[in-house]
Amino acid sequence: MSEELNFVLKARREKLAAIEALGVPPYAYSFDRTHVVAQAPEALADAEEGPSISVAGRLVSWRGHGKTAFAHLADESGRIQLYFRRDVLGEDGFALIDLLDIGDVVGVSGPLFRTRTGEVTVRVEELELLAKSLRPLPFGKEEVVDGVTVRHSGFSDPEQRYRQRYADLAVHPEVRALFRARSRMTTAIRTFLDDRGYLEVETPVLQPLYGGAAARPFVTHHHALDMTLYLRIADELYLKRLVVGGFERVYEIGHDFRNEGLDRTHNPEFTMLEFYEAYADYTVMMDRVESLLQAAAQAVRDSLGDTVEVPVFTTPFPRLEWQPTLNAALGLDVLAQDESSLRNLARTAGVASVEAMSRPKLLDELFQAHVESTIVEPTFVLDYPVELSPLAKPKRGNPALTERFELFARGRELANAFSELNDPIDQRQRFEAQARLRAAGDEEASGVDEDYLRAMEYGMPPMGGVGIGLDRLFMYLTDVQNIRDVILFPTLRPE
RNA sequence: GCGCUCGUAGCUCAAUUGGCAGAGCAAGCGACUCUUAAUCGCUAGGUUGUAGGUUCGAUUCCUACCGGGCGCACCA
Repeated sequence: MSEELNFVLKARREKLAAIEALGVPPYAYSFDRTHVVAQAPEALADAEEGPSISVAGRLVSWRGHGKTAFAHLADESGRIQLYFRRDVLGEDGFALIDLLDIGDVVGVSGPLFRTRTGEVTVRVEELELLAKSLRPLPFGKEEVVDGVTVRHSGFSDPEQRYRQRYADLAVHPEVRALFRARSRMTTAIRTFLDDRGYLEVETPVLQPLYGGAAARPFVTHHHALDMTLYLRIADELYLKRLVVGGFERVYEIGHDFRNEGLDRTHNPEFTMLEFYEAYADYTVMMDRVESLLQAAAQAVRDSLGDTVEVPVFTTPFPRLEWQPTLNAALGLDVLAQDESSLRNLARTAGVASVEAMSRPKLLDELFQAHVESTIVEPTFVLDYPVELSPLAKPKRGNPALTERFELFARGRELANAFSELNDPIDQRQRFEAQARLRAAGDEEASGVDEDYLRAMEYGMPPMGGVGIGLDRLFMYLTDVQNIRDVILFPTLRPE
């Protein structure tokens, strides 16, 4: 597959040389468009022959007929047919036609008309080459059968589609539509929060200590400071510092990084939304989550039309309490069990490698096995054990639990939230418990963040906080099974 | 990290038990002034992922490695 010898690439370079020999620059600086192609039918309206328009885009199909040729030109808005005639373009103009390829970016000008079959078409009077394509894009051929576009051959190798997302996007309008919908979802979430007085902020990606979640971090090094820095695994602790500083409602949308395995629901970097609201507790945040998800779903629905069935969120979501639900599933009092009993229960539930697990981990595994995996409709799970939630406030009336909820749907977590712990004495004890787990070998447990404790000691307002993984939310809304299909450039091994 | 599986032309795919590596599209040349998976004729296009091994002979069987997919583990 030596590219020097590849005859297809060679042919294109020879055409490039021929184009230059004609005195035509193969790579332009700009082109003035009067329309995008989707506006053409409106511009022509019912007329026999419409106004002259200028459009630009990529040639996506070609049908030569000797002294004429038909082609399709695609821009972001859609595609339109072009009609080239030698008697219109002249000998010189038509000479350039022979040197065009599918994939070339061109600008054309000419009047609109309707062909015998009724298709709105540009009769090209002027042609400008904007970028010569030297490498064939893997366009399939399309035909319309009973109004449905059927694509033949094309570009289907998933590896190459991920590696060369630019090519995947270039030949698959539906992939562009999916990522456009994702962007609309993000915009809708920003609007939702902005409308409620939230301030969008940016906090450090490079952190001297990592915290706010349990995960293995990526480790890097700053040369000038000669210090270890970690890529953040969560935004949480910095956002809550900002609430101490007086920003009462803040949010951040950005990438978190977790140095774990890759699979269809995990990419090493992923998009996290976190938002914090002073003077709210977790019951308020449940309302926020319900409304925010409805807004996100509506944005996706509006963007994709009826090509995808976006779930309708019926609120309020059902609530399940962690402890009674798990107790009922097991027929005993979970939190009263000692560690070896929990280990046995986990083993019985089919949980692997239970021997090395800490008590919090065992509790979480049991809940996952018996409850989480069975949840289909969006459901809030409330009031997790304190061991599982080192940053959440104790539950009023039951300090063994915390005021925390997670939202599950189709067996997956969509949101995680709590009434945030704002007692610096309690927080220090929780950090120290984490540090002990860490010393005992739990790589994911956090350490003591003294700066965060200092901030809390100045007085942290009570607040509710929520984290939502936007990749997974979008997967849920569009029923996509692989996270790589919702990330433009997913992490892959090098070629 | 483990298991299964896949890797053949630019793209999508064939190749019987281990027996001459093929097709469609794309490409090149030629014909064609309303085609639309345009059509017709001709031509070219390959280190079968990489490196070894078994064999008279390997796309096919074996080993290792590289990359992907699926599953498991991991991911509070």
